[in-house]
Amino acid sequence: MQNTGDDRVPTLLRSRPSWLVTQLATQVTRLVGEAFDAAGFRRYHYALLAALDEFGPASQAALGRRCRIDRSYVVEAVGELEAAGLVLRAPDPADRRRNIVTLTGEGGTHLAAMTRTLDDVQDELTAPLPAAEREQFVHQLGRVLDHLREPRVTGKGPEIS
Amino acid sequence: MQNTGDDRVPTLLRSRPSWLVTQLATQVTRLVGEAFDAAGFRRYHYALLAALDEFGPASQAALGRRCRIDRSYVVEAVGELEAAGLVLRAPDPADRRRNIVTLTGEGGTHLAAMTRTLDDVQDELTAPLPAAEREQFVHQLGRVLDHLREPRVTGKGPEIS
DNA sequence: CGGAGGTAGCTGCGCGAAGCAGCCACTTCC
DNA sequence: GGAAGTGGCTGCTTCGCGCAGCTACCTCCG
Repeated sequence: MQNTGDDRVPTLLRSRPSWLVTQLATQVTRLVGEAFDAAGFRRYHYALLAALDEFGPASQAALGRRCRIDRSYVVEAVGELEAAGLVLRAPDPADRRRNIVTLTGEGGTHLAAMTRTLDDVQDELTAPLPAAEREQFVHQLGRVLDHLREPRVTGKGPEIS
Repeated sequence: MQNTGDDRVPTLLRSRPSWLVTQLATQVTRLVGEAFDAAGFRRYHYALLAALDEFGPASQAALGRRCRIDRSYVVEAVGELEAAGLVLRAPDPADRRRNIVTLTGEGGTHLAAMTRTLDDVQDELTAPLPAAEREQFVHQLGRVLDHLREPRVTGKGPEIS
C-alpha cells in the first residue's frame, strides 16, 4: 500500500490533552484489562482490596466512595470477592444497615500479587518517559484530576489531608 | 455526617498512572461531551472535520485511520455530517469502492467554532498546571500514547502476518 | 483473462465502564 | 413517633470502543 500518510493524526486532535487522555485511556484499559484477565480479576476488585488494605474494614458505601465506584458495582464486586474468599462480609452490629467488609489473609496475598503485576504495567506505560519525568507526570495527572473533580475550590482553606 | 475520610482514595490507585489516566478520561469525556452537546456535535464529528481540514478530501477508510475511529463509526458520523451539510460524500470515479468526503465551507466554519470551544476546555483541563508545564504535559501524553500504540516487543508474537 | 487476495463501505453484535432510579431496611434527627 | 437520610441491592440506560461478517470492487499474478 502506498504511504499516503493515512495514519497521520490531525494536529487539532494530536495537540489536545483531552484527545490524548481519552485515547490513552482506551489503551491503558486494554493493557490493564489483559493483566487482570490473566489473574481472573477485574479492575474493581483490585481497587476494593486496595482500599481495605489501606484503610481497614469498611462498609460497602464507604468503599465505593473511596474508590469512586458506584454502589451497584460495589455490591457485585464485593460479592465476587467474598465468593473467592478474599474478603469477609458481615453485618455491622452497631448499625444494621451496614455490611462491614474485611480483607482476609488470602485477599492480602492476592492484592500483593496483583500489585506487582500492575507495577509492571505502570513501567510499560511510563517506559518512554525519562525516569526523572515519571514522578512529575503522575503528579500532574493527579493535579489535573483533582481539579476536574471539584471545580469550585475557591476559599475552602482546610484541606482534608 | 462524620468525616471518616470516606473519600480518600487508596494510594495504590492514586499513585498509578493507569488509574489516574482512566479516571481522568471519564472526567474529560464528560467535559468534552458537554461542550459538544451544546453544539449538537459529537466527538467523532469534530475529529473527522479536523482531518478533512488538515489533509483535504479523503476516503472514509483513510479518515478512520487518521482519527483512530472504527470504520463502522465513520459511516454513521459521515452520514450525519453530510445530512448537516458540513461535508460532501461522493463516489470516487477512479475507485468505485471509495466515497470521497470533502469539507464544505459550512463545515469549516463549524470546525473553527468548535475549535474555539474545545480550546476553552483544554484551558480548563490544564488550569492547575503551571503554564510552563502544560506543553511538556501534552508532549508526555503523546509519547506515552505512541509507545502503547506500537509495542511490537517481546517474543510473544500475536502473529498478524 | 480469470481467479485470489486485499480494500472500502456498511450492518450488526458484544464488551466494559459509568451512572441513575427505585425499593426496602434501618438509623438519626427533630 | 414521624421525617429525612443512609446503606445494601436490583435493574435499566448510555456511551465509547472494537470485532465479525457481508457485498462490491480493485489489483496483482499466474
